[in-house]
Amino acid sequence: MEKHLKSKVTINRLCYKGLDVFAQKGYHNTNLNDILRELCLSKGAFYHHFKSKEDFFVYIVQNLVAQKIYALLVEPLSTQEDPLSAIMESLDKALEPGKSNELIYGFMLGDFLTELDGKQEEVSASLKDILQMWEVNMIGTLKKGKLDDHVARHIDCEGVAAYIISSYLGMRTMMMNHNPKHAKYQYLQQLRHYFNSLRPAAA
Amino acid sequence: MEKHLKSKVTINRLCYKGLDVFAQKGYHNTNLNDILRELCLSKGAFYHHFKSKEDFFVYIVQNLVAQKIYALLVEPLSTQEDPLSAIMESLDKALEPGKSNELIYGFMLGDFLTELDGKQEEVSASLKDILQMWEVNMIGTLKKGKLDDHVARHIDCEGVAAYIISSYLGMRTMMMNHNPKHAKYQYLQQLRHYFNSLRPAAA
DNA sequence: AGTTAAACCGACCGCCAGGTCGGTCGTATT
DNA sequence: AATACGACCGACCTGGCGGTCGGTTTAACT
Repeated sequence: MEKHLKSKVTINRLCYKGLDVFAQKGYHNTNLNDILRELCLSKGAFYHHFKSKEDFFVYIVQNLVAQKIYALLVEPLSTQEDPLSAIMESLDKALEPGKSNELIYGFMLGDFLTELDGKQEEVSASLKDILQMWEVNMIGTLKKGKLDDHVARHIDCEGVAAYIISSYLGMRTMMMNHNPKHAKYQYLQQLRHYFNSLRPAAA
Repeated sequence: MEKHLKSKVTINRLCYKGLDVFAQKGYHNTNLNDILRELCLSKGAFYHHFKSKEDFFVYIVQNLVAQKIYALLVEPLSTQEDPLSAIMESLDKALEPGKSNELIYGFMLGDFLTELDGKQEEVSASLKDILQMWEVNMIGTLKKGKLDDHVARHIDCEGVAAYIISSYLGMRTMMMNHNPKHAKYQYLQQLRHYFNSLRPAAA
C-alpha cells in the first residue's frame, strides 16, 4: 500500500475508534493504551500522527463530530420551506438508532462541556464552536420562517433555538435511563406540541 | 469543642467544598489534594472520614444534592393546584442565580451521568436515582392535574415529564455559553409556550 | 542495489493523584 | 495521673497513564 494512504488509514482507524471510546467513557476515563491495543497499534504509531491526547481529541471533534452535526442537523435546516418541519425532521433522523455511533454525537457536545470546562480550554472551545454553529443556523432559519409566515411574528427566535438545542442535549442524557426508541418517540411528540405553539394562529 | 461535633464540622466542610469543586471541575478533574489544601486538612483527615474518593462523591450526591433537588424541585410540586404553574415556579426558583452553589445541582445530575457511566456504577446509580425521584413525582403531579382539568386529557404525562427534565438538564449546559440571567429568561419563556399547548382548550 | 524517510514498534520515563500507615495531639473516661 | 480513643498529620508508597526515544521495517525514489 502507498505510504500516505496507509497513513490516512491508520489515522482514520484511530479516530473512529477514539470517537467510539471517548463517547462511551468520557475524556478522562479513556486511555490511549486501550485504544491502541484494540487496533494493534503502538504508542509510537499514535504519537507519530498526533502530538498529544488533547490534540487527538480536538482533531476528532473538529472533523468527525463537526461534520456529522453539520450533515445531520445544520444542512437539513434549509431543505424545506417550513423551518419547524425541517427542524423536526432533522432531529428525527439524528435520533435514528441505526448505527451506534450516530447516537453519540449529541452526547459529545453537551456532556463533555462540563467535564472539560476550566482546564483544556482549546478542547471545550472546539465543542462550543460546533454548538454555536448549530444555534446560529437555526436562528437564521427561524427568522426566515417568520417572513414566510411559518412562524408566529411575536416569537423570540434566539430563545426558541436555545430551547430546542437544550432539550436535545438534555434528552440524550435522559435516554440512558429509558428505552431509547420510546424516549425518542416521547421527545418528538412533545416537541411537536411545543412547535404548534410557535405557529401563527390559523388565519 | 466536643469530639463528635468537631468530626461533623470537618465532614461538613469537606462535603461543601467537595460539592463546589466537583461541580466546577467534574469528577476526574478534581483532586483531593486541592480540596484538602484549601481546607487546611490532611490526607489522613480525609481518609479517616471517607473510605475513598468515590465514597466521598456518593456521600455528597446522596446527601447534599438529593436534598437540594428534593427541596427545590420535588417538594414544591405539590404546593399548588395547577401542576404546570407549580413546575414553572419551582424551575424559576431553582434557576435563581443567588448562591453560586445552587446553580450547580442541575449540572451534577446530567453531566456526570456520562462522565461516570460504565465505570463507577454505584456513583451513576445514585445520580440516576435522584433523577428518577424527580421524574416520578412530576408524573404524579401531572396526572393529578388532569383530574382537576389543569392539564388536557389527551397528553402523555410520562412524555411531558421526561421532556421538561430533559430541557432543564440541557439548558444548564447551554447556560455556560450564554449570559445566565438571559438564558434563564429565554428558557422559562419558551417553557411557558410549551405549557400553554398542554392546557385544556378554553371551554 | 543503495539510500532516504515515512510509518511504526515497544521499552522506558516521570509525574501525579489516590491511598496507606505509623505517629502526634487533644479530649473524654476512670 | 493514667489510660484510651477519636481526630488529625504528613511522609511515603504505588499504579496508571501520558509522553519519549532509539531502533526497525517498508515503501518510494535514484
